[in-house]
Amino acid sequence: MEQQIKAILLANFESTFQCAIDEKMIQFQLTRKEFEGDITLVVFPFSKLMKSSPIDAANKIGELLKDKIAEIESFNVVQGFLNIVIAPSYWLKELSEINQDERFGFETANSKATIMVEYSSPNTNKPLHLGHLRNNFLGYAVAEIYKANGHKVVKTQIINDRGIHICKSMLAWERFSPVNAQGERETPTNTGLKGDKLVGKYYVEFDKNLNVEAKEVIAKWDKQAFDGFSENAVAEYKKFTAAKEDKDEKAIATLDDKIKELAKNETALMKDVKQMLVQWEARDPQTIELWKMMNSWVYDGFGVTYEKMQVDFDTLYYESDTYLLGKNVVEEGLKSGVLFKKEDNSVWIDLTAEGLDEKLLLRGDGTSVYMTQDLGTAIERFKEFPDMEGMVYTVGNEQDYHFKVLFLILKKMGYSWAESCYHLSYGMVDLPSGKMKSREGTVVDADDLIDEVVEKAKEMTNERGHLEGMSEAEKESLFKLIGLGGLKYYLLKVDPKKRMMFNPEESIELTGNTGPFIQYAHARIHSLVTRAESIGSFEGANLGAEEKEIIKLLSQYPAVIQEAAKELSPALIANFVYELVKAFNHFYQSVPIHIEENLANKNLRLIICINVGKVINSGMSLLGIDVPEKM
RNA sequence: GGCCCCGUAGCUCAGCUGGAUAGAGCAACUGCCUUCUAAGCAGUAGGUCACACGUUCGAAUCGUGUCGGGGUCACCA
Repeated sequence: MEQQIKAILLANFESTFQCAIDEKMIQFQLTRKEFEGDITLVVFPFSKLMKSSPIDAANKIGELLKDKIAEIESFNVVQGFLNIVIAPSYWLKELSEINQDERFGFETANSKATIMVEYSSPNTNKPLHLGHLRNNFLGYAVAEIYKANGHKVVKTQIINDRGIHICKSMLAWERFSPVNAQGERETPTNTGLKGDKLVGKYYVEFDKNLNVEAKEVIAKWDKQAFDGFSENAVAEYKKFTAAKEDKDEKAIATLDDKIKELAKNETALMKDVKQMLVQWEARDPQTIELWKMMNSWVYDGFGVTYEKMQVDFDTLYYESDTYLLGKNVVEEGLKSGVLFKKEDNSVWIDLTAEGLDEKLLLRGDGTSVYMTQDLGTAIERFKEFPDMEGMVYTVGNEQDYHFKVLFLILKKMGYSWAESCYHLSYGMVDLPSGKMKSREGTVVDADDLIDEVVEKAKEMTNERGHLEGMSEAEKESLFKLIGLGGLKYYLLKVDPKKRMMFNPEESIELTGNTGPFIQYAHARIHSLVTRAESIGSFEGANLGAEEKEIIKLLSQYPAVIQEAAKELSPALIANFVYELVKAFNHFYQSVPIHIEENLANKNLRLIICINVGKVINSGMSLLGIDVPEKM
């Protein structure tokens, strides 16, 4: 309808009012509830042009539109706002179109280019936590939203499975794991621990021991015992110690931290880990075997968590395969002159013209950095999927700068697709107690949280649910659906870009703006609709204010899906579904449905129910949330 | 310090391509289940949209500055 009005205005304005208008001047909004009308045209921009008062201009434009568009029943003018009343027949037609469209709001599947969505991308020595939940739910939802917009989607993650930090847990396990009666060190099998948790435990163990050793090193240094330490470290230590003179407490603490870092690097443990990394890079069979074994434990553990989270991936990348990629890209860049070399042979790109700084792409010794690998991986992926049009990286906003630089480099190197690479940058999840910090043990574990939320859903559902006739298995899956749905909704309803507060109590609430609130509405609708024996035509039905309100909302759904893809924001879907449910609950409470005597009216209401249910189901599925038929 | 993000009700968040009297939920208080699922609905109360200036017929929304919070500025990933 808005498109139609716009077209009419553009086509007729000049001939009618003798002045030209710009498309941007045509602004619509939904008519506010207190006025009569459906859509409102803002006439201030025109009144100036037409050299008449806003009210006068609005009346003239209103006449023009009413004359040209049959569905416009009437209009009224309040200040500079032209409120347009659209005929009931238009809304009823709108509803029957929605009703006939099984995939209402969705573009034809696979009608658009492939988009790759990367999310999760965990580090293999830390179990997944609350931050990963936001990441995974966001990434999964954005992938679904792209699909709804007609794109083919490849969901992927890159697993950070190599580097010194991985060797830490390997070494710690070899060195510190107790040995049982059978002569075995701890394994997921003999301890019953989830693999990722076991490996995570040894990563922590490494850190503990490293700290102990580092303290010993510092104690030696403080006694001026410098034998066996690298000259560099000793010199730095002396420099930092000297710098502590006359400094305030804070500055001293900073210096002490630096000394600690130095000392860590001088411990035997650190040297052994570095040695292990060298062995890994040399493909030493024993090291590789250990690495593979421990990684497989982690993947098993992660697999369980992903299953619980109900997220999945179409393809996986491992850093151990990709970390050497990008070096040849650097070569090309050097040839084309985009990159340059410094005296020490290191390779850089100069981004100062873009307001950024110089960025290193290859170390002097020829080894690559993170950026090198990311460049290589991106290019590789576009080769692998030739019909791919863009990529979305779901990564926390602390890496905003990194991605800005990455996309810029790709662009400078002439990859046109760099324009359609996006960083789905999301804010940190805070706890009421403040930031999550692994060192302070305030990290919320993903498995524990999901279990907790499902347990709570079970309690609440047993208390107030409608579970008659459900088997135990059906009940269990309902508890999961409600618990997980609540958690996902809680994390997705907030604008991804923003840092958010995670309140454990609120996350399992079921009243107000929550997942279960929406799920409940769906269950109600289902029971209502299944009760109807047959639903016929609503020809001749009376369109009341409640009915119209809902049809209007429903008709916005396609635009919301498009907007959500454009903004990379599942929150838009969540908020839309919430608005729809609120409007529906009002409708449900104020209008009789089965008791309605007029058959056409009853049918109209039932068909509205069916389509609200359909859109709830559809919208929630875009968020990765299931809705129940009973609860 | 440079750059980036954020600041809306007691709390958690919408609204931000400028538009009418700034909206929800939670928490508090009042009502509504012998008609369809009360995990619901209706209502009361709660605001200097951090602050200042500017642009505009019109600013929570755009610009500049100030204050406050966070992030980032590694030959780490």
